Amino acid sequence: MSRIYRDEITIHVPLDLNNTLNCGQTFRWNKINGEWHGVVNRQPVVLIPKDENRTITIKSISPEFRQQELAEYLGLNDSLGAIKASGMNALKRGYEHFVKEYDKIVDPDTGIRLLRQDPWEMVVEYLLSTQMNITTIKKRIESLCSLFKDNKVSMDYNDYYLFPTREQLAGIKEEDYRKLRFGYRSKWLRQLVEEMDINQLYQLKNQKLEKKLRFLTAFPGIGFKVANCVALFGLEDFRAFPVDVWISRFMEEFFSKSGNSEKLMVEGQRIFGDYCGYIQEYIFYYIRNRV
DNA sequence: GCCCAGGGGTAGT
DNA sequence: ACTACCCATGGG
Repeated sequence: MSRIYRDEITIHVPLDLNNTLNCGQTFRWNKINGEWHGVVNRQPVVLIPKDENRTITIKSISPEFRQQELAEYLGLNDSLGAIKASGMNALKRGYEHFVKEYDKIVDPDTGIRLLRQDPWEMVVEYLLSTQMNITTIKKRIESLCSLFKDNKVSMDYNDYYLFPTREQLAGIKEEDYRKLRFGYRSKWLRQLVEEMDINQLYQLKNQKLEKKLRFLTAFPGIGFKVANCVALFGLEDFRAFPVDVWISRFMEEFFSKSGNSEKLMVEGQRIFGDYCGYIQEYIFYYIRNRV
């Protein structure tokens, strides 16, 4: 059993761990007795919020894992006020009818932030996410991670699995994925693992969104929606605008826009501007949680 | 049993 | 470019 290091971070900006870790951008965080268990940058981490998220105690097994790394992961340096204002400015050029709803939906006090997650993990997870509900996605991903016992790291009597690398997944057959109940996604994942150049994937961060999408959609199983999720959640591209069934309904209901996910992505960019991806996450949260 | 899910591929217009 | 249909599987 390794030694456990503790650190504490005081949060001076809006942040809600429940909303951030439970809004569909990440699948591997678990809340146990009010404490969030997860893996950040290949290190098991427990986050214990106090005083309504104003203070977070960080438990880790690495002496190096400290406030700054967590702040980076949680996007604490993102100015939610500036992001909201950016969207509002874009909105006022032709979509005045939505200003009131926008002001309510894109509320910094909701405390949702976009996480800085690993691109490879995002590619695999969102490829698997197609046509599954979030509850099922989490179970499938957990079963995949649990295949690799070497990736198990224990901390304080809990087990955490590091996400499998491409090399590790190279040993898995399509048939094995089917045994994990991945269904028709099994073939896609098998082919992705064989063909994707990880170095190229990581180099996408500095490229334009169009180039990211072109690279990603070249792989079977990665269409426009999945590619946008990877760009937004794994490549820090806030102009990405994933359109799933929920966002599609939203665009129809509030803007009378319909079409495939590529067309609606372009509409989303036009309506909400340079931070449309960030704003999309607030919309996603709102649409799924309204009564 | 039924409809739906953070969709994508494909064949036919 | 648009549509219709299929795909595996489990949640609610």
